[in-house]
Amino acid sequence: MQIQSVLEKKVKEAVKSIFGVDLPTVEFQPTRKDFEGDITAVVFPMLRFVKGNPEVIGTQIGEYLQEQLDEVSGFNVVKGFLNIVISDVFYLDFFNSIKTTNDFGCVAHAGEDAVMVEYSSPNTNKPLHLGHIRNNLLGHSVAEILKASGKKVYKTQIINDRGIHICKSMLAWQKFGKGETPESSGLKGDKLVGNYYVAFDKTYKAEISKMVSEGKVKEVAEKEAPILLEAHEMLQKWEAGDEEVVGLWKTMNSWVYKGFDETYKNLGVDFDQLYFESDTYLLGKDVVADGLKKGVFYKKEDGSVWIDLTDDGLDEKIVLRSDGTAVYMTQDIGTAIQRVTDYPDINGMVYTVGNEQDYHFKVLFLILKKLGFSWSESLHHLSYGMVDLPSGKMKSREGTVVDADDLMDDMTQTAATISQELGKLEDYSDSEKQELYRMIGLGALKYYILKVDPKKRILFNPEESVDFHGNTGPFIQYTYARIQSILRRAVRLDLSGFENLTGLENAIKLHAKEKELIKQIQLFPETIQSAAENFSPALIANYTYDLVKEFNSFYQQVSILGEPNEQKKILRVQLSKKVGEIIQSAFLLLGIQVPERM
RNA sequence: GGUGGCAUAGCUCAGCUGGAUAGAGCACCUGCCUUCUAAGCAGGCGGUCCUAGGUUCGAAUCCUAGUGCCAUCACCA
Repeated sequence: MQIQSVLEKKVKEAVKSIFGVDLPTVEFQPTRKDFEGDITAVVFPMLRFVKGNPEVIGTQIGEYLQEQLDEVSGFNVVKGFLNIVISDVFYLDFFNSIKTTNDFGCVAHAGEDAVMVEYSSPNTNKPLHLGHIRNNLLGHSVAEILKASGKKVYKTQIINDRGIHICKSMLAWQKFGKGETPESSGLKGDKLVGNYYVAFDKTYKAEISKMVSEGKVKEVAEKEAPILLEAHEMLQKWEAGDEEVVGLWKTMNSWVYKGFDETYKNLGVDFDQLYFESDTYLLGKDVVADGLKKGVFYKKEDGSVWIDLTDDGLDEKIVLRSDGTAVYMTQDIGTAIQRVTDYPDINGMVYTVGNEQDYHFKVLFLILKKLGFSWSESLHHLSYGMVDLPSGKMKSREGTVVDADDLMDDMTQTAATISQELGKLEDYSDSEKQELYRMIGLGALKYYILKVDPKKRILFNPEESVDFHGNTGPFIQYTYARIQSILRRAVRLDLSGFENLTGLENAIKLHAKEKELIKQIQLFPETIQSAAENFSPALIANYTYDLVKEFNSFYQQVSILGEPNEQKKILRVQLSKKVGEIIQSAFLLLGIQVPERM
């Protein structure tokens, strides 16, 4: 906020000239709604330097400001708060200066450094669920926000395409599948593979209980169940490059990818670069060898390699097994380095991963730092809370997950029901309607998830469907549609000149609602920056909601197209247009589309 | 047990670097569609900001201790 620095300078000047004291800083805050004024300077902190009655001091400063600054049109002092009234001209000038700016609030790509944002990173043995949705929405949105804040961004994911979990699905398919394919069954590929993962687990559990009933200890049975041993065998064959196993692996993964692509497309997320664990799982071993030489790591007697992080308040952590194979940490070290090699302009990475892995990333970043990588300073774990159901945690194997595709369909269906009840779109074609229902349903879902601070846990109750009133996506979309309706009408009324009108007369007296709206508009650029710094789409969501609330209040209290004064009418249309643009940009950052009508 | 996160209205959440009588939405109650889309607006009801200390002119916010919930502490990820 430019005006604040002007005021700060003047307040210091005032204190210097009236009291002969230098103030180090001046504290400002937006004036509370119930007082007159726009910006408030807090007098209390000044008492440390200026002795006296805060009310008197505030008044003296206020008088000085009003006399010296055109922007200050009035003031009042309540207790230790100097409420400053900023002139309408200042707000009009500001609005005029930005009203034709495209992408207002966004910073064009500046600087050399790029950031890589990783999100999604699913396993290929089961379909995506609600937890992945939160992950995807967060990662995608943060990537967009970083872009808008001026960074170059690469979106990526590492696909967990190998390991025992996928062998379980493969084995079950071999045993019970009878050659079923997505084509033969009409099932989405990821769903089909997921079914076999569940089938494996069913058989596995049955074997365990049978063994237990035959007198085995449960823990032993869990390790020795025949089907599990078979899966392990399969994994070994895969690692040895067995043709049949690798062939099946490729086939089944290709089904899954096709299914994922569909889900991603529906969800509206995308990636610039994919990494596959089958390519990266051997990475990192040479780095460990290197670190061993440098003394970052040490070797235990059994040959396993560790790092001692006890001086940093953490524990000892293994980075290589005694048999020389990699653990996850090894891979993650290797993959991080690989990425910087692939994209040399990367200086920073964001990992969108649930908070259950907080410790892992703390360790990973610390290891990379100890290995001496300069970019290790700008690594960030975008840690988010779990999405839980009223019944507790979601478990794929137990079928207690909320499936991503189903959820999106349900939301679209709910949107359709509500829309049809309201019946405003009779002239839309079926496909137009369908598209709109999807837009609204997904808008509701995405907003619902993104408006919550990422680090907080979300309790999702499928019984109580996501709201469409109040602080919701559809409410904001609705406001956007209303604005478009005004703009269409404005064109029809031959007000087309409003786009290019400049140089509003300073004589216009702003309506209180207009002023509030401009103030809210003014906050958009700093909101983007702050959302980027905090990796928080929630800040964008909350800002947009405040803006929209302000707009609706304005819309209801003043007549826009019915305003007799031509200049005021034009200003109001322009304000509406700008608010619409901001809603659209802000929602783009959240990955939510906005409708022309609804 | 060690470590980390969270705790604000009946429910879901805001609350920026400490600042004025702690804000929204949902739900409940009352008004407002002959006027730019009522998925809206205006208003009412509703709070020991988990507890106890401390720092400060001033604490939901910072510090300490405790309580509750969650996660994590594996040659799992």
